[in-house]
Amino acid sequence: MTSHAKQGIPAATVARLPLYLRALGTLSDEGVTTVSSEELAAAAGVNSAKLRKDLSQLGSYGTRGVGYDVDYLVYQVSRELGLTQDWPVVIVGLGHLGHALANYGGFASRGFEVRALVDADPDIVGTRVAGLVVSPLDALEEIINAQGVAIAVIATPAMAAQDVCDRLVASGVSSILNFAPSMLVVPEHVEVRKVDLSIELQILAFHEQRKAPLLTPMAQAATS
Amino acid sequence: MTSHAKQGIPAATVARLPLYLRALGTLSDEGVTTVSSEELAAAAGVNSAKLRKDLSQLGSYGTRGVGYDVDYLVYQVSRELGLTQDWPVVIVGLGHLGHALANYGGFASRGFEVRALVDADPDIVGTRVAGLVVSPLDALEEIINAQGVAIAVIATPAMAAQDVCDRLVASGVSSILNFAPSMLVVPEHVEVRKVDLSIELQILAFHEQRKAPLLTPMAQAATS
DNA sequence: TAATGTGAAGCTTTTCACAGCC
DNA sequence: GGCTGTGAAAAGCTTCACATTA
Repeated sequence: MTSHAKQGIPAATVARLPLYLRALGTLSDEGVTTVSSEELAAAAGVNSAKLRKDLSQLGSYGTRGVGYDVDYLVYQVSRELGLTQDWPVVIVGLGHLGHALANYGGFASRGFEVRALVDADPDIVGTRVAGLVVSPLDALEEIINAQGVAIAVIATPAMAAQDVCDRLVASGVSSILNFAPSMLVVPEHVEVRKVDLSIELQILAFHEQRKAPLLTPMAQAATS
Repeated sequence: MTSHAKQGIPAATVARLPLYLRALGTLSDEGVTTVSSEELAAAAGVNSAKLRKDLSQLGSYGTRGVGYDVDYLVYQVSRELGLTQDWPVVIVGLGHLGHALANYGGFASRGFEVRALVDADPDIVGTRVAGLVVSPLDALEEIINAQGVAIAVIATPAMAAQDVCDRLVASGVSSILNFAPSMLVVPEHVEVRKVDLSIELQILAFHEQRKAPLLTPMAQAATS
Protein backbone atom coordinates (compact mmCIF):
# COMPACT_ATOMS: atom_id res chain seq x y z
CA MET A 1 0.00 0.00 0.00
CA THR A 2 2.47 2.61 1.21
CA SER A 3 4.74 2.44 -1.80
CA HIS A 4 6.70 -0.65 -0.84
CA ALA A 5 9.25 -1.12 -3.58
CA LYS A 6 7.49 -4.22 -4.89
CA GLN A 7 9.82 -4.20 -7.83
CA GLY A 8 13.21 -4.69 -6.26
CA ILE A 9 13.72 -6.95 -3.29
CA PRO A 10 17.51 -7.44 -3.15
CA ALA A 11 18.71 -10.77 -4.51
CA ALA A 12 20.56 -11.49 -1.28
CA THR A 13 17.31 -11.09 0.64
CA VAL A 14 15.35 -13.36 -1.71
CA ALA A 15 18.01 -16.02 -1.29
CA ARG A 16 17.53 -15.98 2.46
CA LEU A 17 13.73 -16.02 2.57
CA PRO A 18 13.59 -19.83 2.15
CA LEU A 19 15.87 -20.09 5.18
CA TYR A 20 13.54 -17.99 7.28
CA LEU A 21 10.59 -19.96 6.03
CA ARG A 22 12.17 -23.19 7.16
CA ALA A 23 13.03 -21.82 10.59
CA LEU A 24 9.51 -20.42 10.96
CA GLY A 25 8.02 -23.78 10.01
CA THR A 26 10.01 -25.49 12.73
CA LEU A 27 8.94 -22.90 15.30
CA SER A 28 5.33 -23.22 14.23
CA ASP A 29 5.49 -27.00 14.62
CA GLU A 30 6.84 -26.48 18.12
CA GLY A 31 3.81 -24.40 18.94
CA VAL A 32 5.65 -21.08 19.12
CA THR A 33 3.28 -18.27 18.17
CA THR A 34 5.48 -15.18 18.51
CA VAL A 35 9.16 -14.74 17.81
CA SER A 36 11.66 -11.88 18.11
CA SER A 37 14.14 -11.03 15.40
CA GLU A 38 16.88 -12.20 17.73
CA GLU A 39 15.35 -15.65 18.20
CA LEU A 40 14.39 -16.16 14.57
CA ALA A 41 17.81 -15.00 13.42
CA ALA A 42 19.45 -17.56 15.71
CA ALA A 43 17.18 -20.31 14.39
CA ALA A 44 18.04 -19.40 10.81
CA GLY A 45 21.74 -18.88 11.42
CA VAL A 46 22.00 -15.20 10.51
CA ASN A 47 22.39 -12.05 12.55
CA SER A 48 19.35 -10.20 13.75
CA ALA A 49 19.98 -6.86 12.04
CA LYS A 50 20.15 -8.63 8.71
CA LEU A 51 16.96 -10.51 9.41
CA ARG A 52 15.09 -7.33 10.33
CA LYS A 53 16.32 -5.55 7.25
CA ASP A 54 15.32 -8.50 5.08
CA LEU A 55 11.83 -8.70 6.55
CA SER A 56 11.37 -4.95 6.32
CA GLN A 57 11.78 -5.31 2.54
CA LEU A 58 8.52 -7.23 2.43
CA GLY A 59 6.57 -4.82 4.58
CA SER A 60 6.03 -3.95 8.21
CA TYR A 61 4.88 -7.24 9.60
CA GLY A 62 6.29 -7.09 13.12
CA THR A 63 5.11 -5.40 16.29
CA ARG A 64 7.55 -3.17 18.17
CA GLY A 65 8.17 -4.36 21.68
CA VAL A 66 6.71 -7.76 20.85
CA GLY A 67 8.14 -9.44 17.75
CA TYR A 68 6.64 -11.27 14.81
CA ASP A 69 3.57 -13.50 14.70
CA VAL A 70 4.94 -16.81 13.42
CA ASP A 71 1.98 -17.94 11.32
CA TYR A 72 1.38 -14.53 9.84
CA LEU A 73 5.02 -14.25 8.88
CA VAL A 74 4.98 -17.72 7.34
CA TYR A 75 2.11 -16.56 5.18
CA GLN A 76 3.78 -13.30 4.15
CA VAL A 77 7.10 -14.89 3.30
CA SER A 78 5.37 -17.69 1.38
CA ARG A 79 3.36 -15.19 -0.57
CA GLU A 80 6.44 -13.18 -1.40
CA LEU A 81 8.21 -16.28 -2.69
CA GLY A 82 5.19 -17.31 -4.73
CA LEU A 83 4.59 -20.43 -2.68
CA THR A 84 0.92 -19.84 -1.92
CA GLN A 85 0.18 -21.37 -5.28
CA ASP A 86 1.26 -24.84 -6.35
CA TRP A 87 3.92 -25.22 -9.01
CA PRO A 88 3.79 -28.26 -11.27
CA VAL A 89 7.33 -29.50 -11.87
CA VAL A 90 8.87 -32.00 -14.25
CA ILE A 91 12.15 -33.80 -13.55
CA VAL A 92 14.23 -34.81 -16.55
CA GLY A 93 16.88 -37.46 -15.97
CA LEU A 94 16.37 -40.30 -13.51
CA GLY A 95 19.80 -41.43 -12.56
CA HIS A 96 20.65 -41.66 -8.89
CA LEU A 97 20.20 -37.93 -8.41
CA GLY A 98 16.93 -37.69 -10.32
CA HIS A 99 15.71 -40.58 -8.22
CA ALA A 100 16.60 -38.77 -5.03
CA LEU A 101 14.96 -35.56 -6.23
CA ALA A 102 11.77 -37.37 -7.20
CA ASN A 103 11.58 -38.81 -3.70
CA TYR A 104 12.60 -35.62 -1.93
CA GLY A 105 9.89 -34.53 0.47
CA GLY A 106 11.13 -30.96 0.66
CA PHE A 107 9.66 -30.12 -2.73
CA ALA A 108 6.09 -31.11 -2.00
CA SER A 109 6.09 -29.40 1.39
CA ARG A 110 6.98 -26.11 -0.27
CA GLY A 111 4.29 -26.12 -2.92
CA PHE A 112 6.15 -27.92 -5.69
CA GLU A 113 4.34 -30.88 -7.15
CA VAL A 114 6.37 -33.29 -9.21
CA ARG A 115 3.93 -34.10 -12.01
CA ALA A 116 6.09 -36.08 -14.39
CA LEU A 117 9.43 -37.84 -14.69
CA VAL A 118 11.20 -38.12 -18.03
CA ASP A 119 14.23 -40.11 -19.13
CA ALA A 120 15.92 -41.07 -22.39
CA ASP A 121 16.95 -44.58 -21.33
CA PRO A 122 14.47 -47.26 -22.53
CA ASP A 123 15.38 -49.40 -19.53
CA ILE A 124 14.21 -46.69 -17.17
CA VAL A 125 11.15 -45.54 -19.12
CA GLY A 126 8.07 -47.33 -17.83
CA THR A 127 9.49 -48.04 -14.39
CA ARG A 128 7.78 -46.56 -11.37
CA VAL A 129 9.64 -43.98 -9.28
CA ALA A 130 8.12 -42.16 -6.33
CA GLY A 131 4.66 -43.20 -7.45
CA LEU A 132 5.03 -41.98 -11.01
CA VAL A 133 5.69 -43.91 -14.21
CA VAL A 134 8.75 -42.60 -16.04
CA SER A 135 7.89 -41.18 -19.47
CA PRO A 136 10.07 -41.25 -22.58
CA LEU A 137 11.93 -38.14 -23.69
CA ASP A 138 9.71 -37.96 -26.80
CA ALA A 139 6.77 -37.12 -24.59
CA LEU A 140 8.49 -34.08 -23.07
CA GLU A 141 6.69 -31.38 -25.05
CA GLU A 142 3.31 -33.00 -24.62
CA ILE A 143 3.77 -33.38 -20.86
CA ILE A 144 4.83 -29.78 -20.40
CA ASN A 145 1.82 -28.50 -22.26
CA ALA A 146 -0.65 -30.88 -20.66
CA GLN A 147 0.58 -30.21 -17.12
CA GLY A 148 1.19 -26.50 -17.54
CA VAL A 149 4.78 -26.84 -16.33
CA ALA A 150 6.70 -23.58 -15.94
CA ILE A 151 9.53 -24.89 -13.77
CA ALA A 152 11.68 -27.87 -14.76
CA VAL A 153 14.54 -29.73 -13.12
CA ILE A 154 17.40 -31.10 -15.21
CA ALA A 155 19.28 -34.03 -13.66
CA THR A 156 20.70 -35.58 -16.81
CA PRO A 157 24.35 -36.18 -17.66
CA ALA A 158 26.16 -32.99 -18.70
CA MET A 159 26.17 -33.98 -22.35
CA ALA A 160 22.39 -34.16 -22.62
CA ALA A 161 21.60 -31.05 -20.59
CA GLN A 162 21.71 -28.37 -23.28
CA ASP A 163 19.52 -30.37 -25.64
CA VAL A 164 16.95 -31.03 -22.94
CA CYS A 165 17.13 -27.38 -21.95
CA ASP A 166 16.44 -26.21 -25.52
CA ARG A 167 13.41 -28.46 -25.75
CA LEU A 168 12.09 -27.28 -22.39
CA VAL A 169 12.46 -23.66 -23.42
CA ALA A 170 10.83 -24.29 -26.80
CA SER A 171 7.87 -25.80 -24.98
CA GLY A 172 7.42 -22.75 -22.80
CA VAL A 173 9.34 -23.55 -19.63
CA SER A 174 10.81 -20.34 -18.24
CA SER A 175 12.56 -21.45 -15.06
CA ILE A 176 15.11 -24.24 -14.91
CA LEU A 177 16.96 -25.80 -12.03
CA ASN A 178 20.09 -27.42 -13.40
CA PHE A 179 21.91 -30.19 -11.55
CA ALA A 180 23.97 -31.21 -14.57
CA PRO A 181 27.56 -29.97 -14.41
CA SER A 182 27.35 -27.81 -17.51
CA MET A 183 26.63 -24.22 -18.47
CA LEU A 184 23.25 -23.79 -20.11
CA VAL A 185 22.64 -21.19 -22.80
CA VAL A 186 19.11 -19.79 -22.67
CA PRO A 187 17.18 -16.81 -24.03
CA GLU A 188 16.88 -13.63 -22.00
CA HIS A 189 13.49 -14.38 -20.44
CA VAL A 190 14.43 -17.82 -19.09
CA GLU A 191 15.97 -18.10 -15.63
CA VAL A 192 18.44 -20.85 -14.84
CA ARG A 193 19.74 -21.66 -11.41
CA LYS A 194 22.34 -24.31 -10.88
CA VAL A 195 23.30 -26.65 -8.11
CA ASP A 196 26.65 -28.38 -8.30
CA LEU A 197 27.03 -30.94 -5.56
CA SER A 198 30.80 -30.84 -5.67
CA ILE A 199 31.29 -27.07 -5.57
CA GLU A 200 30.61 -26.74 -1.86
CA LEU A 201 32.93 -29.64 -1.18
CA GLN A 202 35.67 -27.87 -3.10
CA ILE A 203 35.13 -24.71 -1.07
CA LEU A 204 35.47 -26.79 2.09
CA ALA A 205 38.72 -28.25 0.77
CA PHE A 206 40.03 -24.75 0.23
CA HIS A 207 39.48 -23.84 3.87
CA GLU A 208 40.56 -27.22 5.17
CA GLN A 209 43.83 -26.86 3.32
CA ARG A 210 44.87 -23.82 5.30
CA LYS A 211 44.42 -25.54 8.60
CA ALA A 212 45.76 -28.95 7.58
CA PRO A 213 49.51 -28.29 7.24
CA LEU A 214 49.74 -27.63 10.96
CA LEU A 215 47.76 -30.63 12.07
CA THR A 216 48.48 -33.52 9.72
CA PRO A 217 51.97 -34.84 9.14
CA MET A 218 51.23 -34.93 5.40
CA ALA A 219 52.57 -31.82 3.76
CA GLN A 220 56.17 -31.18 4.71
CA ALA A 221 57.98 -29.30 1.95
CA ALA A 222 54.90 -27.41 0.85
CA THR A 223 56.16 -23.86 1.28
CA SER A 224 57.54 -23.16 -2.18
CA MET B 1 56.87 -15.38 -4.06
CA THR B 2 56.20 -11.70 -4.71
CA SER B 3 54.05 -11.11 -1.65
CA HIS B 4 50.75 -12.37 -3.02
CA ALA B 5 48.22 -11.88 -0.26
CA LYS B 6 48.11 -15.62 0.43
CA GLN B 7 45.97 -14.93 3.43
CA GLY B 8 42.87 -13.36 1.95
CA ILE B 9 41.42 -14.52 -1.34
CA PRO B 10 37.90 -13.00 -1.35
CA ALA B 11 35.14 -15.49 -0.54
CA ALA B 12 33.31 -14.58 -3.72
CA THR B 13 36.39 -15.54 -5.71
CA VAL B 14 36.86 -18.86 -3.91
CA ALA B 15 33.23 -19.72 -4.63
CA ARG B 16 33.83 -19.26 -8.36
CA LEU B 17 37.09 -21.16 -8.68
CA PRO B 18 35.32 -24.54 -8.96
CA LEU B 19 33.33 -23.10 -11.85
CA TYR B 20 36.48 -22.08 -13.68
CA LEU B 21 38.02 -25.44 -12.96
CA ARG B 22 35.09 -27.21 -14.56
CA ALA B 23 35.16 -24.99 -17.63
CA LEU B 24 38.92 -25.47 -17.94
CA GLY B 25 38.51 -29.23 -17.68
CA THR B 26 36.04 -29.22 -20.55
CA LEU B 27 38.35 -27.08 -22.67
CA SER B 28 41.29 -29.31 -21.89
CA ASP B 29 39.29 -32.38 -22.92
CA GLU B 30 38.51 -30.66 -26.20
CA GLY B 31 42.21 -30.21 -26.83
CA VAL B 32 42.24 -26.45 -26.31
CA THR B 33 45.67 -25.40 -25.03
CA THR B 34 45.27 -21.63 -24.68
CA VAL B 35 42.27 -19.56 -23.70
CA SER B 36 41.54 -15.85 -23.36
CA SER B 37 39.71 -14.39 -20.39
CA GLU B 38 36.84 -13.61 -22.74
CA GLU B 39 36.48 -17.23 -23.86
CA LEU B 40 36.93 -18.79 -20.45
CA ALA B 41 34.49 -16.33 -18.93
CA ALA B 42 31.90 -17.27 -21.54
CA ALA B 43 32.47 -20.97 -20.85
CA ALA B 44 32.02 -20.43 -17.13
CA GLY B 45 29.09 -18.05 -17.44
CA VAL B 46 30.65 -14.97 -15.85
CA ASN B 47 31.94 -11.72 -17.27
CA SER B 48 35.53 -11.41 -18.32
CA ALA B 49 36.58 -8.58 -16.01
CA LYS B 50 35.43 -10.60 -13.04
CA LEU B 51 37.28 -13.64 -14.25
CA ARG B 52 40.51 -11.70 -14.71
CA LYS B 53 40.24 -10.14 -11.30
CA ASP B 54 39.55 -13.52 -9.74
CA LEU B 55 42.53 -15.16 -11.41
CA SER B 56 44.78 -12.25 -10.54
CA GLN B 57 44.12 -13.03 -6.88
CA LEU B 58 45.99 -16.30 -7.30
CA GLY B 59 48.94 -14.85 -9.10
CA SER B 60 49.98 -13.72 -12.55
CA TYR B 61 49.39 -16.83 -14.57
CA GLY B 62 48.37 -15.36 -17.92
CA THR B 63 50.36 -13.93 -20.81
CA ARG B 64 49.41 -10.49 -22.11
CA GLY B 65 48.40 -10.51 -25.72
CA VAL B 66 47.93 -14.30 -25.59
CA GLY B 67 45.76 -15.58 -22.76
CA TYR B 68 46.06 -18.43 -20.28
CA ASP B 69 47.62 -21.84 -20.75
CA VAL B 70 44.75 -24.22 -19.99
CA ASP B 71 46.68 -27.03 -18.29
CA TYR B 72 48.84 -24.69 -16.27
CA LEU B 73 45.79 -22.83 -15.07
CA VAL B 74 44.03 -26.08 -14.16
CA TYR B 75 47.00 -26.90 -11.99
CA GLN B 76 47.16 -23.50 -10.33
CA VAL B 77 43.45 -23.35 -9.58
CA SER B 78 43.48 -26.93 -8.29
CA ARG B 79 46.40 -26.17 -6.04
CA GLU B 80 44.70 -23.07 -4.70
CA LEU B 81 41.56 -25.05 -3.88
CA GLY B 82 43.57 -27.77 -2.21
CA LEU B 83 42.64 -30.37 -4.81
CA THR B 84 46.13 -31.55 -5.65
CA GLN B 85 45.89 -33.81 -2.64
CA ASP B 86 43.19 -36.41 -2.13
CA TRP B 87 40.58 -35.89 0.56
CA PRO B 88 39.08 -38.94 2.25
CA VAL B 89 35.38 -38.36 2.79
CA VAL B 90 32.69 -40.16 4.77
CA ILE B 91 28.99 -39.94 3.93
CA VAL B 92 26.54 -40.31 6.80
CA GLY B 93 22.96 -41.14 5.89
CA LEU B 94 22.13 -43.39 2.95
CA GLY B 95 18.62 -42.51 1.98
CA HIS B 96 17.94 -41.61 -1.63
CA LEU B 97 20.20 -38.58 -1.47
CA GLY B 98 23.07 -40.32 0.31
CA HIS B 99 22.81 -43.01 -2.32
CA ALA B 100 23.05 -40.47 -5.09
CA LEU B 101 26.01 -38.76 -3.44
CA ALA B 102 27.86 -42.05 -2.95
CA ASN B 103 27.47 -42.75 -6.65
CA TYR B 104 28.23 -39.22 -7.79
CA GLY B 105 31.23 -39.19 -10.11
CA GLY B 106 31.90 -35.50 -9.60
CA PHE B 107 33.45 -36.10 -6.19
CA ALA B 108 36.11 -38.59 -7.26
CA SER B 109 37.08 -36.52 -10.29
CA ARG B 110 37.87 -33.58 -8.03
CA GLY B 111 40.05 -35.40 -5.56
CA PHE B 112 37.44 -36.49 -3.06
CA GLU B 113 37.50 -40.17 -2.25
CA VAL B 114 34.46 -41.60 -0.53
CA ARG B 115 36.05 -43.99 1.96
CA ALA B 116 33.08 -45.02 4.05
CA LEU B 117 29.30 -44.94 4.21
CA VAL B 118 27.48 -44.88 7.52
CA ASP B 119 23.82 -45.29 8.40
CA ALA B 120 21.74 -45.84 11.52
CA ASP B 121 19.15 -48.13 9.91
CA PRO B 122 19.94 -51.85 10.51
CA ASP B 123 18.23 -52.69 7.21
CA ILE B 124 20.69 -50.52 5.32
CA VAL B 125 23.82 -51.40 7.28
CA GLY B 126 25.66 -54.23 5.56
CA THR B 127 24.24 -53.53 2.12
CA ARG B 128 26.60 -52.57 -0.68
CA VAL B 129 26.35 -49.09 -2.17
CA ALA B 130 28.71 -47.76 -4.82
CA GLY B 131 31.15 -50.55 -4.08
CA LEU B 132 31.26 -49.97 -0.34
CA VAL B 133 29.59 -51.85 2.49
CA VAL B 134 27.50 -49.55 4.67
CA SER B 135 28.78 -49.37 8.26
CA PRO B 136 26.72 -48.90 11.40
CA LEU B 137 26.59 -45.54 13.13
CA ASP B 138 28.45 -47.03 16.11
CA ALA B 139 31.53 -47.36 13.94
CA LEU B 140 31.60 -43.67 13.06
CA GLU B 141 34.40 -42.60 15.39
CA GLU B 142 36.57 -45.58 14.52
CA ILE B 143 36.16 -44.99 10.78
CA ILE B 144 37.02 -41.33 11.02
CA ASN B 145 40.18 -42.06 12.92
CA ALA B 146 41.24 -45.00 10.81
CA GLN B 147 40.66 -43.23 7.52
CA GLY B 148 41.91 -39.81 8.59
CA VAL B 149 38.69 -38.14 7.53
CA ALA B 150 38.66 -34.34 7.80
CA ILE B 151 35.65 -33.68 5.58
CA ALA B 152 32.26 -35.34 6.13
CA VAL B 153 28.94 -35.21 4.33
CA ILE B 154 25.68 -35.34 6.28
CA ALA B 155 22.68 -36.64 4.35
CA THR B 156 20.54 -37.82 7.23
CA PRO B 157 17.02 -36.68 8.14
CA ALA B 158 16.96 -33.27 9.80
CA MET B 159 16.31 -34.74 13.22
CA ALA B 160 19.50 -36.80 13.27
CA ALA B 161 21.80 -34.18 11.80
CA GLN B 162 22.91 -32.33 14.93
CA ASP B 163 23.73 -35.52 16.79
CA VAL B 164 25.75 -36.87 13.89
CA CYS B 165 27.44 -33.49 13.58
CA ASP B 166 28.45 -33.48 17.24
CA ARG B 167 29.97 -36.93 16.93
CA LEU B 168 31.84 -35.97 13.78
CA VAL B 169 33.26 -32.89 15.44
CA ALA B 170 34.22 -34.82 18.57
CA SER B 171 36.13 -37.26 16.37
CA GLY B 172 38.14 -34.49 14.75
CA VAL B 173 36.21 -33.67 11.58
CA SER B 174 36.58 -29.96 10.86
CA SER B 175 34.65 -29.47 7.61
CA ILE B 176 31.07 -30.57 7.10
CA LEU B 177 28.83 -30.48 4.07
CA ASN B 178 25.24 -30.56 5.30
CA PHE B 179 22.39 -31.69 3.07
CA ALA B 180 19.94 -32.08 5.94
CA PRO B 181 17.45 -29.23 6.18
CA SER B 182 18.53 -28.05 9.59
CA MET B 183 20.87 -25.53 11.18
CA LEU B 184 23.97 -27.10 12.68
CA VAL B 185 25.67 -25.65 15.75
CA VAL B 186 29.42 -26.19 15.71
CA PRO B 187 32.52 -24.84 17.47
CA GLU B 188 34.42 -21.91 16.01
CA HIS B 189 37.06 -23.95 14.20
CA VAL B 190 34.62 -26.18 12.30
CA GLU B 191 33.33 -25.03 8.93
CA VAL B 192 29.85 -26.04 7.79
CA ARG B 193 28.48 -25.47 4.33
CA LYS B 194 24.93 -26.37 3.46
CA VAL B 195 23.08 -27.39 0.36
CA ASP B 196 19.31 -27.24 0.42
CA LEU B 197 17.84 -28.76 -2.70
CA SER B 198 14.60 -26.86 -2.40
CA ILE B 199 16.02 -23.38 -1.81
CA GLU B 200 16.97 -22.80 -5.42
CA LEU B 201 13.56 -23.99 -6.51
CA GLN B 202 11.96 -21.46 -4.19
CA ILE B 203 14.08 -18.69 -5.64
CA LEU B 204 12.92 -19.74 -9.11
CA ALA B 205 9.30 -19.59 -7.95
CA PHE B 206 9.89 -16.05 -6.72
CA HIS B 207 11.00 -14.93 -10.15
CA GLU B 208 8.46 -17.03 -12.00
CA GLN B 209 5.71 -15.41 -9.97
CA ARG B 210 6.42 -11.97 -11.34
CA LYS B 211 6.13 -13.09 -14.90
CA ALA B 212 3.19 -15.45 -14.43
CA PRO B 213 0.27 -13.09 -13.77
CA LEU B 214 0.55 -11.76 -17.30
CA LEU B 215 0.75 -15.14 -18.95
CA THR B 216 -1.48 -17.53 -17.03
CA PRO B 217 -5.19 -16.91 -16.49
CA MET B 218 -4.75 -17.93 -12.86
CA ALA B 219 -4.35 -14.88 -10.68
CA GLN B 220 -7.08 -12.37 -11.28
CA ALA B 221 -7.78 -10.29 -8.20
CA ALA B 222 -4.23 -10.42 -6.95
CA THR B 223 -3.54 -6.71 -6.71
CA SER B 224 -4.46 -6.05 -3.08
C1' DT C 1 10.18 -1.25 28.54
C1' DA C 2 11.27 -4.04 24.74
C1' DA C 3 11.91 -4.87 20.17
C1' DT C 4 11.01 -3.26 15.37
C1' DG C 5 12.29 -0.52 11.34
C1' DT C 6 15.77 2.22 9.18
C1' DG C 7 19.13 6.05 8.02
C1' DA C 8 24.00 6.13 7.82
C1' DA C 9 28.58 4.05 7.99
C1' DG C 10 31.55 0.44 6.63
C1' DC C 11 32.74 -3.34 3.97
C1' DT C 12 32.69 -6.42 -0.06
C1' DT C 13 31.94 -7.25 -4.76
C1' DT C 14 31.41 -5.88 -9.42
C1' DT C 15 32.36 -3.17 -13.26
C1' DC C 16 34.95 0.14 -15.83
C1' DA C 17 38.66 1.58 -18.45
C1' DC C 18 43.25 1.72 -19.50
C1' DA C 19 48.35 1.26 -18.47
C1' DG C 20 51.55 -2.28 -19.16
C1' DC C 21 53.42 -6.08 -21.42
C1' DC C 22 54.04 -9.83 -24.87
C1' DG D 1 47.63 -5.42 -32.04
C1' DG D 2 45.77 -7.88 -28.53
C1' DC D 3 44.95 -9.29 -24.04
C1' DT D 4 46.19 -9.35 -19.14
C1' DG D 5 46.40 -7.19 -14.66
C1' DT D 6 44.73 -3.58 -11.81
C1' DG D 7 43.73 1.06 -9.84
C1' DA D 8 39.54 3.63 -9.29
C1' DA D 9 34.56 4.24 -9.48
C1' DA D 10 30.12 2.26 -8.82
C1' DA D 11 26.94 -0.87 -6.97
C1' DG D 12 25.45 -3.98 -3.57
C1' DC D 13 25.37 -5.90 0.98
C1' DT D 14 26.04 -6.00 6.01
C1' DT D 15 26.35 -3.98 10.37
C1' DC D 16 25.68 -0.33 13.58
C1' DA D 17 23.08 2.31 16.52
C1' DC D 18 19.09 4.60 17.72
C1' DA D 19 14.60 6.97 16.89
C1' DT D 20 10.18 5.14 16.98
C1' DT D 21 6.29 2.82 18.41
C1' DA D 22 3.22 -0.74 20.71
